[in-house]
Amino acid sequence: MKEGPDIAQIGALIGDPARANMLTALMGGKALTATELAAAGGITVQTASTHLAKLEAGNLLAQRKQGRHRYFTLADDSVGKFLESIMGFAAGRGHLRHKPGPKEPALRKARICYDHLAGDYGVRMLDSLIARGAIDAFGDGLAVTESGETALKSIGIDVHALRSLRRPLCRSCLDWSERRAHLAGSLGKALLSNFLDKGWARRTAESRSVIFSPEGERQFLALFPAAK
Amino acid sequence: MKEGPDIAQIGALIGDPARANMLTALMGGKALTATELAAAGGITVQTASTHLAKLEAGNLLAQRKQGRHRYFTLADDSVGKFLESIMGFAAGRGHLRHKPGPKEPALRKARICYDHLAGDYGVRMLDSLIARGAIDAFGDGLAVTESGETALKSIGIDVHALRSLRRPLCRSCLDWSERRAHLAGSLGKALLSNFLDKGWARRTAESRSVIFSPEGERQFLALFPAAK
DNA sequence: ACAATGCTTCGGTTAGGATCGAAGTATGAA
DNA sequence: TTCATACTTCGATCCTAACCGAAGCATTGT
Repeated sequence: MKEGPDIAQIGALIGDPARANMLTALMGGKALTATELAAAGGITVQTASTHLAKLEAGNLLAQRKQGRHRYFTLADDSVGKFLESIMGFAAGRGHLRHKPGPKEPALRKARICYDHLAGDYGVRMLDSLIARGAIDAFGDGLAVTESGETALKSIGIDVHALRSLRRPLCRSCLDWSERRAHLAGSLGKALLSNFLDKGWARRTAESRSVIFSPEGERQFLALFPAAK
Repeated sequence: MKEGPDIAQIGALIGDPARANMLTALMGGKALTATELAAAGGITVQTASTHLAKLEAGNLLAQRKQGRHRYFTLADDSVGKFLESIMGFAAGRGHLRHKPGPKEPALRKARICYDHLAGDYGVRMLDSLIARGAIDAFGDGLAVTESGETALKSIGIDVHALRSLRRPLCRSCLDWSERRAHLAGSLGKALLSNFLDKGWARRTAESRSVIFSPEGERQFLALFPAAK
């Protein structure tokens, strides 16, 4: 007893439905205002304000004042990764929502995991990159190979520039729907941005799901053929 | 909002201090009775009983009746791995216990993580096995090499027999104190048992920490030299 | 200066659930 | 059978924390 870190504190933070919904909303990667988060949690702004203060005190959230707005985001990508892993665990234990809504399939296919692509397509992308030798996987780490760097350059991603950032280039993130790893880190983020910029896909307003255009989907699947 | 698995449920399960303490106690790997768990949680047996029922309903615990005792364990090793990862996250966010007791250093050095070795020594062991080529690491997976199988045989571990179990042979588990991976899975379990059987180390009654004998420590360090 | 918007703080209510005493059930021992 | 132990269920209490209305700041716009 009374050993190690206090897991009850974060458990309690995540254990409240309103807070859990707000955190889930922030997994979409966009910075949201207190009012928007109140709506996401299904509560009034006053209540949301106290919740947000608690989450911030627990180092799960960061806020940025901008004019009279206050934008909240997850404190960093490790929070997103952590939440995703809880979702995976919860799904494996049968802790699902009462009714899997119509959006559920779309979420499983492709969604945003804080700032990178997750779901079936996210997993497929990483598998494909590894299969063609663009990414080397060893241990829990991932690394871009020389040939991978060239290949990524051709689709408009400057790996060299990404390397200079403080944030890790490649990181694996466990996918709750697929139960496999997908690509996080600054490269994961850059790839998603790339697809969005090209118009291959767009993020939806209310949900974390990512919608591919027919042409974008064709290009994506061609670029990342199924591994094996 | 209302997307994906329900993280609030498990958050709430772990968020209660009494339940968190009981779960932490079960990370020691031993099956404990309701009475013992009540003591670990600092509550009466009646209260513990209701908590245990909830944890079991949430698929976090499994119980086994034996005479008039009821032994509880974590539902499976993935629960242990999950709890360990929460501890790592909590530690990284500064959610520590009020006062790091005197047992803390011992815990960081070597402790039991459900059924395998964790802490500094656990991480060192895996690093060393990888460095000498006994274990291959790729992706998030680990695999024993042929030479590794032979080497393990020489210290009394039958990898072939372990393979036939349903449980994965090697698995990496993120260590909360070291923030690096250590070895879980049936091989991790077998290695720990091996050390205990040989008398190199012993588990303590009340804590998760593992105490090495002077001679056992010497042997262990020689067998797993620091990598790099 | 004044109004409007976004958010926080205060105060008081309410509900959920953690808690324990007491009683009830099951298993084993004498 | 009778008693003891291990645990669960019931009932009642109590306390925390979630919640919202109202008021208070802060920032922007007119």
